[in-house]
Amino acid sequence: MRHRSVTDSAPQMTEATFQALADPTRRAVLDLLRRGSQAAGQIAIAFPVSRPAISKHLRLLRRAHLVSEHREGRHRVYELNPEPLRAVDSWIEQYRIFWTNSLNSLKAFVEAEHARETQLASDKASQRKHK
Amino acid sequence: MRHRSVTDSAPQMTEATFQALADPTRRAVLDLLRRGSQAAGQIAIAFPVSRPAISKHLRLLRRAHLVSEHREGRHRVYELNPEPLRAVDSWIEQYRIFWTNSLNSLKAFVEAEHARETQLASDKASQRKHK
DNA sequence: ATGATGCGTAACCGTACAGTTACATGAATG
DNA sequence: CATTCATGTAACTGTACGGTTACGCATCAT
Repeated sequence: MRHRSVTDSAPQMTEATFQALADPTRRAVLDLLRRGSQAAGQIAIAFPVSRPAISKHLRLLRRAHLVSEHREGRHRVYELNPEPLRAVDSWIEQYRIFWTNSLNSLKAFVEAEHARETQLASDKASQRKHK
Repeated sequence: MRHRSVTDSAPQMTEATFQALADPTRRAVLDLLRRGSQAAGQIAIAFPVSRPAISKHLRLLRRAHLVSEHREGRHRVYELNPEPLRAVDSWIEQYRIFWTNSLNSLKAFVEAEHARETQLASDKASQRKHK
């Protein structure tokens, strides 16, 4: 069912991606890198936290393969790698239909469809109402 | 610039959303709820962890407004609320262009465009190459 | 060589999470 | 009313962050 791209080899990778995106500073770093590659120090001065803090964020982003790093003299230039974000995009893709349609109407439909097979106690609970 | 929906009042909300999505179990709960609303116990038996663990996950999902809960007899029925995911979608929207185009070519373009104003040390670093 | 620059890492601290077991509470049921 | 069922919460534990300061180590400049 699931179509898997070449670079998205392991679902474990997706794990690291979502986790890396959990921090607002790291998302901001990615947003910054969208404008172009930057050296670590340059990235750090754009944030109110200390430089080692950014260094650790970059380590996590590296671990998630969301950035790549290459040395240039004594600089470490970081480059955005948007590839892992495809997995996030395809995950959220399955939810996009919920707000592109009339929002709750579709969900109500699916809910009613699966109601008789998955639910078992809720109908009994509704019976007790007209005691 | 940014268009803000009614329910996405604060950018702080987006914070909670991304953080809630960081855990694979919570994402799986949402995936499950996509098939229809479920009681807490029913959700719990679908996972290898204990029921209180799921209860805490549900609390986080509630805090992020990704699910809504209503009592039905002695059951707590949880319902998916995809609304906060719109913020995630619009965030990743800005990255979608990176893989819809010829991947790195666009990024190289943007990088070159902003190079002269944002960069300051890298050109000096490249100058030292042809000493 | 000496020193300044750029950057990562170690050590440390506080907090939040993910999991557990044990307990409390409210609703259905006999 | 006692009991079972459904669920949340408290208490506790281990681990991983996110932040700091101090340090180590290359690399460039003099």
